[in-house]
Amino acid sequence: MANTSSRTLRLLSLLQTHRFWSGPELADRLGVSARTLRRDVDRLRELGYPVDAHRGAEGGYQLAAGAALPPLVVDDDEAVALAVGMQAVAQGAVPGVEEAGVRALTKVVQVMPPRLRRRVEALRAVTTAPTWGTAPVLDPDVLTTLAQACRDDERLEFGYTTYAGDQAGRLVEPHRLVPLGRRWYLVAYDLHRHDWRSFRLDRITEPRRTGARFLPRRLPTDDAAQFVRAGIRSIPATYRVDVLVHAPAERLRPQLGRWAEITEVDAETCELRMTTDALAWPAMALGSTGAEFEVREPAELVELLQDWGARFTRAAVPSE
Amino acid sequence: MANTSSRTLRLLSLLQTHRFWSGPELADRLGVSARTLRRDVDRLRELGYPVDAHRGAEGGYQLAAGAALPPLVVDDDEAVALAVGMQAVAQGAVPGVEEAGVRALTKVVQVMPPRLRRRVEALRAVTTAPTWGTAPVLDPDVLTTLAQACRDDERLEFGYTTYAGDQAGRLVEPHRLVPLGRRWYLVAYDLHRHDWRSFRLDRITEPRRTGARFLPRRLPTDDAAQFVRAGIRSIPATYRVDVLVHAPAERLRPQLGRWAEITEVDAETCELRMTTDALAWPAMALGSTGAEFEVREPAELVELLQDWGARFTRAAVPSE
DNA sequence: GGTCAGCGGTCACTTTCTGACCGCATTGCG
DNA sequence: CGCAATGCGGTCAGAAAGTGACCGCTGACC
Repeated sequence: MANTSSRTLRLLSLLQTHRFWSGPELADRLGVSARTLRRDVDRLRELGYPVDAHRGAEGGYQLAAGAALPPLVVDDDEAVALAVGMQAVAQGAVPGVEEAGVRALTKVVQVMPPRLRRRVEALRAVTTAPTWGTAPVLDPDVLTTLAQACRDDERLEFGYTTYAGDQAGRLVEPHRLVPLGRRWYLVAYDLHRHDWRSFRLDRITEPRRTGARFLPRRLPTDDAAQFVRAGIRSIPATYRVDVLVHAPAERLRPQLGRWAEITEVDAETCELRMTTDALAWPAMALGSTGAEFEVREPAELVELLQDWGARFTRAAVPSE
Repeated sequence: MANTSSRTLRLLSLLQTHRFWSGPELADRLGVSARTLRRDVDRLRELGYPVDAHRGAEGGYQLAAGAALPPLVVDDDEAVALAVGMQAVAQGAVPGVEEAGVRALTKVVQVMPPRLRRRVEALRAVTTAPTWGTAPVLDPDVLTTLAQACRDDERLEFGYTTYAGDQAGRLVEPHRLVPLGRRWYLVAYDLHRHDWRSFRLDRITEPRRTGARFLPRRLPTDDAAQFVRAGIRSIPATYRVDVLVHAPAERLRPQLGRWAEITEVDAETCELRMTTDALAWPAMALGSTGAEFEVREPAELVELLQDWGARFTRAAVPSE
C-alpha cells in the first residue's frame, strides 16, 4: 500500500477529481514529505502527463490536457454512466464511433464489479432512445461478450435464428464485429460448417465464451466490413427526405437545425432536407413544427403521412 | 520511462486491451525478466486489481472484475467515444445518471488533448438525438466548463439572457449543477447582486473561468435541487398518456416495450401507457404501430393528433 | 518588501527492485 | 505415463530507486 506506484496512481486520481491542490495538502494526503511529492509530480510529468503548477500564495497543482491520455480514475457512479453511455453510442447514436464505443464498453464492463453490472442492467431497460421501425434493439451483454471473445481470440458458442427462422447452436471462432447501417454483425469462422459466416447480432442468443483460445485465421477478404456487405441480401433502405415547409427558416433551426439541413427559400418558406432510414423521424419532425408543408421526396413519406394522417384524424374524432 | 510505476501502468493497460497474455510475452513487452513480471502482477493484486492466472501449457494472465475499479486506460478513439456518449447521457438520455455523466465527461475532457477535443466537437453536430419541443440543446462546452468551475471552486464569468430577454454579463461563484426535468441549472452566488441565483444553462453564453478561487459559501437551502425548484416559475408539464391500441400486445412489445408499458386487453387489443413531457413521442409511437387506436388521456394528445392528422393529410394530398 | 508557493540541488540513509538461480505445482498433449 | 510449457514463490547479492532534511532560488500576491 505504501508503494511508489500505488502513490503515483493515487496522485493521478486526486488530480483528476479536484483540480487544484496545494503541495502540502497533497503531500499530507499521500503521506509523504513535500519534497517527495515534488518528485512524484516530476515522475508523472516524465510519464507524459502534464501537471501544471502555480507558484505564489494561491499556488497549487493541476492536471492539464496533454498529448497522451492518462488512465481515467472513475468512481462507481461514473463507471455506470460510462457503461450506459457507451451502450447508447454502440447503438449508433453517433455515426462513426460505434466500434470505439464498443471497445470502451468492453473495457469498462470487463473490470466492473458485479454490483455495478447490476445497476447498469437495471438502467438498461430505461435507456435506448426508442428506435422505431428499423433499429433492432441490441443486448449489451451480447455485444460485450462477443467483443471480448473477438479481442481475446476465444471460441464462442451461441444460439442463432436464421433468416428463415431455423434455430440452431453454433460454434465459431469470432473475428470481428462490424456495424453496418444500424445493425451489428459478427464475422466468424463457423467450426461446424467449416467456412466464414456473418451473423446478425440481434439474432444471436445466449453467447458463451468457451474459454478455448485459437490461432486467428486469415479472413479471405481483407476487410471484415466488406465481407459482411457481400453476404447481406438487403441493406436497409435509406431515404433522402426533401420537404418544403411553410414557416420561416429561423423558426425551425433551433428545433431541427442539428438534425436536418434547413435552407431558407423566402421569409415564410424553407426547405428541409435530411437522410434517414426510418421515415417516422421526419414525420415526427414535421409534426412538431406545427407548420404546413409539402413533401417533394420520397414518395414513401407521402404514403406514410397519408396513413398516419388518416389514423390520427380517426383517433382524434372518435365515432362515439 | 524505465520506472516501476510506469511499468505498473503499462501492465494494467496491456491487461485491459487484450485479455490473455502469457507470462513470457508480457515480460518481453515490459522489458523485464519473468520473475519481475510475477512481482509486478503481485503488486497489482496488492493494489486491489484481481489478476487471474492460469497455469499449464495454455496458461496466461487476465484481468478480472474486482471490488474496485482500476484506472481505465483508453486510446484516442475510445476517449472520443466516451466524451460523445457522456454528452448524450448528460442530455438526459437515461434518467438518474446525468450528474455522474457530467462528472465523467469533465474528467475525460479535462485531460483530453486538443486534437481529440476537435474531433469531439466535430461529432457534436451530428449527435444528440433530436429532442423536439421541450428539450433545450445543451452545449457540452458550457456544461464542462461550469462543471469544472463548480468542482474547483473557481469564479466564473458568463453572458446571460434573462427570461425577459435582457442580456448582461454575470460574475458568480458557482456552487452546483442541477438537472431538473430536461433542463440543467447552475446554482451560484451572484457577486454583483450579492445573492444566490439559479441560471438556466441554455441561456448561458461564453462562460469563462476567471482563475480566481474562492472559499465556498453555504447555500441557505441545504439542497441545491430544492433551491432551483423553489425559484422556477414553470416546471415543464408532464403528461400521463393512456391509449387503447387495436393491435395484439405481442406486436407492439418488441417495438415499444422498452419505452412504454403495454398491457394486453384481449387478443386484438392492448393498452399503452407512458409518461412524457413531449407529446410528439407518443404521436410518433402511435404512428409507427400502423394500428388504429383511441386516446383516453390526455386531452392535449387528442388535440395534437387532430392538428398533425389534418396537416399530414393536407400534405399527402396536395391541392395541385 | 514580506509571505507563501513551487523548484531543484545535494547528501546520507533506507528501501526496493531486479535478475539469476532454485525446486515446486498445475495443465495439456502425445 | 512422461514431457513441455506455464505460473509460483523462496533466496541472494548487487544495483537502483526512493526518501527526508537540508539549502537557497524564483515567482505571485498582498
